[in-house]
Amino acid sequence: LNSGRQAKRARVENIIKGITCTDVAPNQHEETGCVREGEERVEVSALHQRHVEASGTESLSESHRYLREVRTKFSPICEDEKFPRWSVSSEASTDEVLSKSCSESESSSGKIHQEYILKYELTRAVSRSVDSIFKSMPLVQTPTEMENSETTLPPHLAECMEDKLRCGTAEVLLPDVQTEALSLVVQKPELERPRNFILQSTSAAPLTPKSPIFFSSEPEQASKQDNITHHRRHSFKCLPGGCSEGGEPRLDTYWNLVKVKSKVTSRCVRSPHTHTVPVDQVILESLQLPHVKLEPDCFEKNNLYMLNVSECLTTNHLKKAKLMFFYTRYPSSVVLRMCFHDVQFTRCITSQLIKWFSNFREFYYIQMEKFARSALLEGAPDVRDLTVSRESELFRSLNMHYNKANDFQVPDRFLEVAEVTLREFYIAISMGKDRDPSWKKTIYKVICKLDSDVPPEFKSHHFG
DNA sequence: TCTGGGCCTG
DNA sequence: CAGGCCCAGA
Repeated sequence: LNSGRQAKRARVENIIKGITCTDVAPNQHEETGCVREGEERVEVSALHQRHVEASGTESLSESHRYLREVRTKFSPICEDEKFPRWSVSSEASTDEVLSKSCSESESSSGKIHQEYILKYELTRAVSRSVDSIFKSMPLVQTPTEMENSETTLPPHLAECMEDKLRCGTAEVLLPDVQTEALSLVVQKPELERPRNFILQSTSAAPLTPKSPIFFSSEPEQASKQDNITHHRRHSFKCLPGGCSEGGEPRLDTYWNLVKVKSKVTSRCVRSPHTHTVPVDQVILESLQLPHVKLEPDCFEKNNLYMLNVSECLTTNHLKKAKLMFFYTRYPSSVVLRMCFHDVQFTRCITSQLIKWFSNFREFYYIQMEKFARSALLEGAPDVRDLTVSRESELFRSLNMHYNKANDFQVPDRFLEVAEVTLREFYIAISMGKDRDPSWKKTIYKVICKLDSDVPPEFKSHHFG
């Protein structure tokens, strides 16, 4: 399990740092021996180059000396044996590093030290970022373990990331993220979800129920959402015209919002399905990511969570709406507000609910027309022979759609309305009214008058 | 112009 | 179930 965690952690680190660093083998940093020799040569060479620029000294041994010097000065706060250069205790502040490394340094080597400082900060920021992700996944790694975890960033990756940051190029893929278009129905977020700082992501992207970042308040529903996949893609876009490396195809080239794309984004600018990805602000600031937008109304959202008011509709809401359909096919906005009092009503939420009922009606009328036509084809002698009972196939079809779990006692009134609807369709079709493109509208007018009051249980705060 | 509803499509 | 489009009514 530990090796799995480490591998996963490493993967996430790689992902955050930009997996497109093509010159680095995925597991290279774990094979420290031979790799580090090569790295050292490269690094010494690079340092030498910089040292030459900084001091005008041509001596390669001078660069070696500087490298040793820098490492020595870093050693008190570098604990990891694998990557002593970059493994820095998270408790060590930047100031400490600066004071330990730079205070005694000569001006000629100051630039080199500064680069180490930069890398150190970069490393720590990435590590915190990874930590914040792993801390939110107790199934993967416990908080206690995370507290003891240290910053471990292979230097080649640090450089890779540094380069990316410098030129503003990075593409970040988070594991287990959704890649598909998503349903508007999301798993209800956990109350403790809000963290100190959040990144806005503009979509509905329910995480896997296993993830504690968001989880279903109704576990039995979580697995039923067919269109909720366990993969999601977070893309850090890049600025056009930004650098590209290795001829690798790049998107745009600037660090952008962490986006979890969903269809809804095109419809709702301020989507109620907006998901928030918890990331420490420290990371964002230290990485100095352009276009990283901090949620401005996170406190307001906190209050919503405290009040147990959801910003988005959940699978439970959908289930409830379907049961409501047994009573009302055309619910008014007042009824909707009463029945979904635990939802913060926005235009988007309202239209989504309306859309739900529109879809419910669509299915309902399609079934009615289908069964009416088949009854006609079977030569039903009299419209009065057309009945809808709990045993009838039509009812089973409807019940399967609106009450799949079959744990709700469908009111008799619904059977009556269904029967009326079926007969209306039967009559209209038998009279050839279906030649008129808008022949169904007459039926709709009849059916909308047959709505019943929704029982008070649906308006109760304890539904579900 | 906005909103709700229906139809079609994926 | 959701998005796009169209239409009617307020």
